[in-house]
Amino acid sequence: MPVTKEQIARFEAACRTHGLKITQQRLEIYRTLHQSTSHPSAEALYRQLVRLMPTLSLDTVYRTLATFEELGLVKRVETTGNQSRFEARTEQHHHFFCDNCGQLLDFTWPTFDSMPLPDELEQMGQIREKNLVLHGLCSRCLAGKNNNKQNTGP
Amino acid sequence: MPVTKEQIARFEAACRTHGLKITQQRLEIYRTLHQSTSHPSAEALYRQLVRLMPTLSLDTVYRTLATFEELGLVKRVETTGNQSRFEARTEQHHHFFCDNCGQLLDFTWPTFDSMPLPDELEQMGQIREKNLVLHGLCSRCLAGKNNNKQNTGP
DNA sequence: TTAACTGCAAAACATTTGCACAACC
DNA sequence: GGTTGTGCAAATGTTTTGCAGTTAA
Repeated sequence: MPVTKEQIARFEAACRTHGLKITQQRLEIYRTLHQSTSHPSAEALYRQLVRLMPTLSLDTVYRTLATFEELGLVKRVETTGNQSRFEARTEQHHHFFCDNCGQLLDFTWPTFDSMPLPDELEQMGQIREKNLVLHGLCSRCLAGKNNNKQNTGP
Repeated sequence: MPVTKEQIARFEAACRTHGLKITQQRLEIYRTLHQSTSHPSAEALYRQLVRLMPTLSLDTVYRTLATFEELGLVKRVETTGNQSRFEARTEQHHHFFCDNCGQLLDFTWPTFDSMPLPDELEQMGQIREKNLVLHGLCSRCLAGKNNNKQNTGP
């Protein structure tokens, strides 16, 4: 997914609004995450980025992702693993997690998104977001092409 | 939620089937998690259990939870946090996560459970499980009673 | 110029593992 | 009695933080 001018503009606007400097590191981290469809971990993102920016450090990636998360530019994905994974996609969507290879796939389900929630939830609090996480085996693992290689991004 | 004889029997049967010994530690960890509604982390479970069993160690809790997870006696909950949280409830249900206090609440939604998934997913793989995770503010935090106390169990 | 940001190194936190003794069957 | 499990301690993996030099505004 290429990054559009609009998305870069949105990123720059978000930085300016919050008094953040637009640094090379921030720009590249945002751009790379936006182009990725693999929901990479901070580590995976770092491995990819350090090839372009050899002086980049892993803790800058962590710090930057945390900052972006606060601004709402980036989201942390719901997982059962012990490494956080991130995405920059902002349209409403859901995830399918392959229990064999660890791959995360996006899908949309507008019918579900517009369904009213059960009444039981009214008493529980105020809902802001609903995320669906499916578990199973991706088609590649079903075909036996992956030997349990855990995958948290490039 | 009290633990029924049936659940203990199920636990013992699962152990025997897999050639696992029924130790005090395993029994108490299972019993305590089953009684809990807070989806505790390994650490939180340990803090609670060590009061009853002063010689218990944290790594036994981790090892035991991992074993139980393999047997399907216990599930790891989908979260965005970096600490795993567990539950022993086996009926189909979903979670509401309070972004302020970190509390996890269960709810059921049979209408959703029985909904067919979108066709788009057929090509993606084989689905085994669907978990819904809602985010928002619980009623207690809405009422301003919690000052951002992060809560991962007793 | 100046406040914010980065990289480094070290710390903090979460989880896993090797080993010797203890507990279950 | 023999195997499996536990506790201890140390290792590993992930994320955070203090600080001093660097960079964007």
